[in-house]
Amino acid sequence: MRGFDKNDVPSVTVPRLALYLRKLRELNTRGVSRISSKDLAEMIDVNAAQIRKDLSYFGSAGTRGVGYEVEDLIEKITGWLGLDRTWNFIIIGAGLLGTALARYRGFGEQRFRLVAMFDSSATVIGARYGPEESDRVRSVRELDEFCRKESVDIAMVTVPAGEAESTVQRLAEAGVKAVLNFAPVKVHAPEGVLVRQVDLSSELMSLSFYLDKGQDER
Amino acid sequence: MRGFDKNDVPSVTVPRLALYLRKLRELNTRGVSRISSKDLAEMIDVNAAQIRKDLSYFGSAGTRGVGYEVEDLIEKITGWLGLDRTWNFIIIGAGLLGTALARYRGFGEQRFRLVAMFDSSATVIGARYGPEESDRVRSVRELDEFCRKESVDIAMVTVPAGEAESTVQRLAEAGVKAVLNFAPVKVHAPEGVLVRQVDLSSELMSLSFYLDKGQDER
DNA sequence: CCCTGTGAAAAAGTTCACAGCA
DNA sequence: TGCTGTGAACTTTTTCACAGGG
Repeated sequence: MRGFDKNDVPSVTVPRLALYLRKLRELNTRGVSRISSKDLAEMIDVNAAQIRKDLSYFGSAGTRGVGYEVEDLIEKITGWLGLDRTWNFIIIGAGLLGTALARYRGFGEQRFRLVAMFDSSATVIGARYGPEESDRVRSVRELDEFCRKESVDIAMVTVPAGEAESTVQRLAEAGVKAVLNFAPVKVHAPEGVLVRQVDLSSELMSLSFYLDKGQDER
Repeated sequence: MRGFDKNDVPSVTVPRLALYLRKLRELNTRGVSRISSKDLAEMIDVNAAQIRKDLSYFGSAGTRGVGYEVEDLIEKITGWLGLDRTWNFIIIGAGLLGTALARYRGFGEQRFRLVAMFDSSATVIGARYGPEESDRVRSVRELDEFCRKESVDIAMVTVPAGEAESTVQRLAEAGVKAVLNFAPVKVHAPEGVLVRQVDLSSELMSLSFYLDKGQDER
């Protein structure tokens, strides 16, 4: 029993909680122990009522007349987002992007742990991607077996566009419940699998639209 | 004079146009010359009325009773998004992610052209990042001068979190009008500069929320 | 008096449903 | 008849504004 129902939380609130959490952690390391919604709002360029409303979906988190205790709020949001445990992830596709992600320090801090990396190409299978001797790229053929043995929560997909759909299908069959897709195609999410898109070319096209718009207005 | 005003286009429509464009290009290479909003909608998992409404902000694009001509619509959306020209971009931060982006083939197809790469660390300045002999990482000290000589439209920022804010500030002073920020901090957008966030850890935290939610429901 | 928590209003975005043209 | 283009209804999200506790 908790004071809230996750289904009542608007989908737009979730990424904002991540944003608040990051700023709160920064404030905490800077020694700030208390903050008002107004001050936090100014720092991250959102509306103060937005912050208060977002937090209110989870129940009361602050003190009237005072504000929010930074450490306490960090702990609360961490719990709400399910970040008080470790999530295991794998990377499918050991190209440049996949390798860059594999070496990215910073997932660890957030308790996201890379447990394996897969590729279909013989030229990269066996290649070392991390500090441990055992951090070697595996064949995608081992995917099913690996997922059956080890608990895999999330998969990052960095395969070429043409292989993304079948890769996600395969991951779904192996029981992976969440996918972060970096391939420049919108993949169909299989039943019960959460798919999020990280879409570079789409971002660039948006920038292009607004840049072009700016030129019109001159 | 054009049949529409870009300010009337909802901000959510723009990334969807990019999505439509991608699927239309795929259909085109597959030889499909005509498509209805209904069929396109099914393929990319959105509502058909959504597509028609999105397109309607730019005026009429199809034929009643028939549908949309694929090639014609590709050309139209390309123009609306400002993709009928080449956009020059630079990358600031020659770490793993920056280098992966620099080598990514696929920007060229979209007429985005990498014209320089910068870093502040002596250990990477001068390193080759592309096929040309002249594709070498420059010192950030050269940034201003470079931007004055060459036209730079977009900057991708792949520096550490702590340097992102000052980097964007510096880019703004150098006259860069659009920034794609990969650093895990929300940077304040200087007046007249368009900043878009590509935020991995935020995406992961969102996945965490929904994964955790799924567990509750069992 | 200050700042949270929250109903209520406003704005933005999505979907429906149908008129109207090919 | 078939499918677009679009007002209108509906849903979601944001912002306002203020009651109420510290």
